[in-house]
Amino acid sequence: MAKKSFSSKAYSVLKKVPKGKVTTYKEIALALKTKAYRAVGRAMNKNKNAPKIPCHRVVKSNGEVGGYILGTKTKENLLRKEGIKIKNGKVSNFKEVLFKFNH
DNA sequence: CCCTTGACCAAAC
DNA sequence: GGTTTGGCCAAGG
Repeated sequence: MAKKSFSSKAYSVLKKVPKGKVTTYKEIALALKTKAYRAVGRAMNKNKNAPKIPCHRVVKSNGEVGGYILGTKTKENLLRKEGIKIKNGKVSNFKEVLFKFNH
């Protein structure tokens, strides 16, 4: 499958994140060898591939849940079901569930 | 091609 | 520790 655009690459990397783990927009950008933190999030919002891509496993670098096309509330709910603790809109065990790629 | 916007980030105040 | 500022990259108008 040939990659088409930046967004497609971002999705591919995101799909590598195992269940019960989360990653950050920054980690994805770094995995793509770029610093387009913003472009990663923008791709999600524009393409709204929520049912196709586990974009609910992507949080901000400071541990906040961030945003979600279907609503942050939905995002938190999904994360909790995967064993991730959410507290006051932030991931409690952020570092413990944070998945890093092979940079 | 120029300008704006965005589910961001890190440093500075 | 919350807010402001500048920077970063990509896509749309």
